[in-house]
Amino acid sequence: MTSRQNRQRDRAERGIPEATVARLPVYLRALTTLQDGGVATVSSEELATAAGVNSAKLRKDLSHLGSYGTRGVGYEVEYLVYQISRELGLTQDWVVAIIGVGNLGRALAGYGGFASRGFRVAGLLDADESIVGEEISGMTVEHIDRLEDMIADHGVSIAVIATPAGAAQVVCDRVVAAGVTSVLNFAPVVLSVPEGVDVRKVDLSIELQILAFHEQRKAGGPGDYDPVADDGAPPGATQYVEAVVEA
Amino acid sequence: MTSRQNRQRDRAERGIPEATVARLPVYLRALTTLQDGGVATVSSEELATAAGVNSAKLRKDLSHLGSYGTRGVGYEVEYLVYQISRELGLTQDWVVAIIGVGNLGRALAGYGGFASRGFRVAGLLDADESIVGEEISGMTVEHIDRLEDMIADHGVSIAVIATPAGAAQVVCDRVVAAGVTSVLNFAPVVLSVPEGVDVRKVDLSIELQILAFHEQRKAGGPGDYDPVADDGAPPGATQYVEAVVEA
DNA sequence: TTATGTGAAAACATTCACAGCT
DNA sequence: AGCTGTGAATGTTTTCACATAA
Repeated sequence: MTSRQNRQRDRAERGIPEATVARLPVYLRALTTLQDGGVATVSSEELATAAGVNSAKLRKDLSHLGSYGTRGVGYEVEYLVYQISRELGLTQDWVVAIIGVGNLGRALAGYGGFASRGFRVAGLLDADESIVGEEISGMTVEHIDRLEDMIADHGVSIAVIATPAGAAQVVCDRVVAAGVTSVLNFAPVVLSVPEGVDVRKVDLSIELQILAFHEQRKAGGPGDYDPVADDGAPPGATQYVEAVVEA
Repeated sequence: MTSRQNRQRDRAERGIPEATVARLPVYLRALTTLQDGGVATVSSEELATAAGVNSAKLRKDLSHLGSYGTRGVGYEVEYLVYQISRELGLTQDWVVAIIGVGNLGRALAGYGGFASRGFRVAGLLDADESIVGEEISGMTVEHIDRLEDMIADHGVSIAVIATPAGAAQVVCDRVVAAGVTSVLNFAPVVLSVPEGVDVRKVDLSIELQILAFHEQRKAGGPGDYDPVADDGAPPGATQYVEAVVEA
């Protein structure tokens, strides 16, 4: 089965697993790298290795998009790049606003990954008057008062929040009220948003804590070199810091 | 059952689910916020709301650490903060090295979240001679040649890689060879590491692409305004951008 | 009475292993 | 002969619903 014509509807029938969606960008990056290297065709085994997954998972993931490979051969790189881009919505441009121009906001403004894959930064906004007007990566920082205007004028559909923790929810409420339904949050707070709004979170501190957990487990195993041999300190002995983390 | 004495071994018997580990830092943050607000006791319902999960999940997660609540009452905030901190390995200090002092590296160096929760930055390293010696957030940037020395001298156990994509694997190989077994990678590449080394990845571009996917689905529903209405373009018709994303 | 802790059920995700197509 | 695509099996995570304890 699976005639050429109804590939698109066969699978992808409203509903690619979330775990798969999260891996598609990784596949896409591996594919574009191969493409830059002049590779025209790739097997699931090769692509899986490049993407850091196993081949069964890769094939299952791709099968949710449709039947884009050739048995006995593999996948045509260019075709697959196009199909994944399309599935992810990267064949159209998305307009992004960056709110909060501290260290992180500046880093984001200069990040090459925005421009290069269909994400256009409409502008940078900050509440701090002393920063407003400053030129960063070819953009002039605007006052946060301009937020709603900018969203409307430029058709912003993704808001990147890089403010301090205390300002994040207020900013989030404003962008949502202005019609934005996708938010990428770098502030270390749990944002609450109405139904239908997507929030994704990038949190350095959380990643470090997860690493620490595993690191501790390794060190705790029997027989380890343990340079600064610290025992299981008694409760209360360690002055564990309570300060709330801020962006 | 579950006498006071063997709480620790009862559950947590080698093996907290990974999904739970990933949420513990979120609970911890919610708890410290409550603590700062003077709250002494919290119910699973309240804490779950603050952490952005449902209460059943929260209770199941906490049950993997032990039985730290009181039926009919809730959890003692301070006690739970300590237990989670301990489980995550935050009652000891972890030494971090940041490699790559571009925009992102600078942002990371100035990030409050490091110092405030048991993560100490041993130093900043970069290959660019013109940056070496520069003072950033109270630290002097050192040359990448010093990498192995720094890891040995300061007992670095977590490496934060914030280099361009092209340098990331080489840097990773070096830190692993020097004995580091936990890596936080900001470069947009899949790092390959030997068994026993943990890598976590933070990738802005991937997060944006996941948001774009969902945004597209929303817009794609029947009856929508669809600003740049793009049909199912034939393969090859669209000049989709191929540029590799870089940090 | 109230809210935790947890078996059991359901949903979701990964891996296996091979039929089927090129 | 080789590699995809996929049912079936296995493993993990979430949710349900209630016995249990304060």
